[in-house]
Amino acid sequence: MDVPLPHLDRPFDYLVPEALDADARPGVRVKVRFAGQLVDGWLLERAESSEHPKLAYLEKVVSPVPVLSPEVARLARAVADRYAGSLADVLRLAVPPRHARAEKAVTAADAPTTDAPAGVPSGTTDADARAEVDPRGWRDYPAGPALLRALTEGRPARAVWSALPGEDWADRYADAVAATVAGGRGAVVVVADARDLDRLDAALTAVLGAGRHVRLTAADGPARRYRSFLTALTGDAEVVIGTRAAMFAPVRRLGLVAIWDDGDDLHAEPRAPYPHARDVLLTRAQLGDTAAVVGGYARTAEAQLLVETGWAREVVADRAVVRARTPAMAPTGDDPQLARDPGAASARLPSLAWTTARDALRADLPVLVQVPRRGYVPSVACADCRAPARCPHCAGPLALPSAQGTPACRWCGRVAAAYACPECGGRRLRASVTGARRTAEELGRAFPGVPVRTSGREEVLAAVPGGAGLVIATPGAEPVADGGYGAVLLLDSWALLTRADLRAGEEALRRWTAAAALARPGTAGGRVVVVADGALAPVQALLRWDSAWFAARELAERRELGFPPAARMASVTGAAEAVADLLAGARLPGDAEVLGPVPADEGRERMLVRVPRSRAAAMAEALHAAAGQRSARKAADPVRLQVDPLILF
DNA sequence: ATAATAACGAGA
DNA sequence: CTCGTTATTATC
Repeated sequence: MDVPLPHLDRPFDYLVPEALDADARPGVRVKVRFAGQLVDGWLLERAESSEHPKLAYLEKVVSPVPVLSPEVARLARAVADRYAGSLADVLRLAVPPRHARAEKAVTAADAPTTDAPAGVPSGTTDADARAEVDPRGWRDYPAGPALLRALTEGRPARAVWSALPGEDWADRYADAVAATVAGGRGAVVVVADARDLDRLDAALTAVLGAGRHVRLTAADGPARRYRSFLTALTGDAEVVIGTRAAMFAPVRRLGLVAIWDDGDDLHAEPRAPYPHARDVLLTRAQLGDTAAVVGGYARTAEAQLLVETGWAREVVADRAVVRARTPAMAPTGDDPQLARDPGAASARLPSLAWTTARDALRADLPVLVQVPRRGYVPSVACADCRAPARCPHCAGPLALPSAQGTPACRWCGRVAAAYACPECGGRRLRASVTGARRTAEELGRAFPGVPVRTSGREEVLAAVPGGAGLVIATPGAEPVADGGYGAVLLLDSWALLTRADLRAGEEALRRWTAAAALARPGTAGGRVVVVADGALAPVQALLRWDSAWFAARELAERRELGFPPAARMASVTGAAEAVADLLAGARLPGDAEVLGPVPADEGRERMLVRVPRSRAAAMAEALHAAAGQRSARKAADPVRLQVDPLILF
């Protein structure tokens, strides 16, 4: 039933009239009479009999194309359960809206070939015919060639891949996909944005040729998107690549799911039930005996958990190879006086950054300057050591309600009157400043006569030429430079690190490694300067190019504090009474912790529920059921349920 | 939204 | 105890 109401989140039985018998196959869209009105629905399965005494007839089969494959149906149910959501909500994400004209075009063109053994490229089903794929760059990683072999042989290998600096990740993913296809199976690869997608598309076309893969992204219009979807569904394309819209793509004989840069927040779906592409793909791998690759220059705590639980193997290069590929990196002091006043800071660069840039430009090499986007959430940090201030009770972030007020926790609401910094014992707190973007003109003035390009929100450059030039980019918009950058400057790190965000350190490292990966190796003159205290863990991890070490540390810390992914959390947001009402009706597991309430935006409030990972399913079930009770009695105020929300405050 | 059903209270 | 009215709940 295509209604999002949680209390109707279950199958209903209908009789199939004779006339619809042929078309009424599992996976088709249908219309049924429900509570007096016509509603859309999905035909999940056909059965001989029903427990239900009096059944109504199916009203209509919207289209005979079974757009919901059994594999995706099972996946969608699992995702709904994990995220305390309704199947209908997940199906809305999984199956794009029907476009009649696109459907006609694809099914007409497809009709002569559908009866052939579906989706199996001729000549690749024979085990003997499986051509071994050249591991190419995967040879740089001791476990790489074995991973490709496993993919070709159809074994469900699971890998957490830490890409080397300078690595052409798109080529490596193309190799992994080629290995999977060589074994007669399909693949789904999800990337964060259009630029990464273009890059992967080009790499795949080079390896597989055109026509074997299809792009699936919400940025395409409805017609194009539905057409791509059907191309995958019919098996005409064995591989689907795309942004998170592709995570549910109906690929036949799915052999590999892969995600690049799983720490990018674009992988989190903003529509209910807010699933994360990494989790959806991993669930898919788990359900389908499918291989999985989670890759990035940096490693997330979630990926680290996969390694530590033994679910995945890490694919990393030897230290000697890492050292040989890494640019020369150096931290440089961040004058606190500058940091306090972004306006003053923008007037000059720390001297090491300036000389490094100058040297690269003199050597006729491009220089990348990474500056944070403006508008970070103001948070509170220790005035002495700048460690983010956390609630002594629940470890949530502290905030200052007013300039003079006492700090209070944004999660549990407790007032932290006698706060003492656990790092240095300091008792003074200060509000951190929002990141200020240094303009290209200011930097241009520092290096007269050098061409300056910017890449950011308005215009994102994919690539820049190799000669001397300044490139100012915000994180995620760094262009690739021909031959690699001679220097990469990472500025305003302080704004990144003191953000009131659980993932501030991880996110800073992710952004830095993404930029640093574009520099030439140290042996070829590549240098990276990070304007940050070299003693800080994320800075250390960058300098050593060891995000596995940082992720392990991060995960250990989250275990201690009881944060995801070590624990599972759900946020319940809405009008105060509604939130209280829902939680009162929820039969939560005994060891569930309820934190809050704290004010959320628009006069609503937020409560957090926390359980150990072993109770995650029970918590989701309890919250979904409680939401069902509310919707059944037509409670007016909506409540938003979010499991493991990316932003916890 | 609407019909079935349970709950309730007044009058016999 | 029964009927008629009203809240509740399920909706094939």
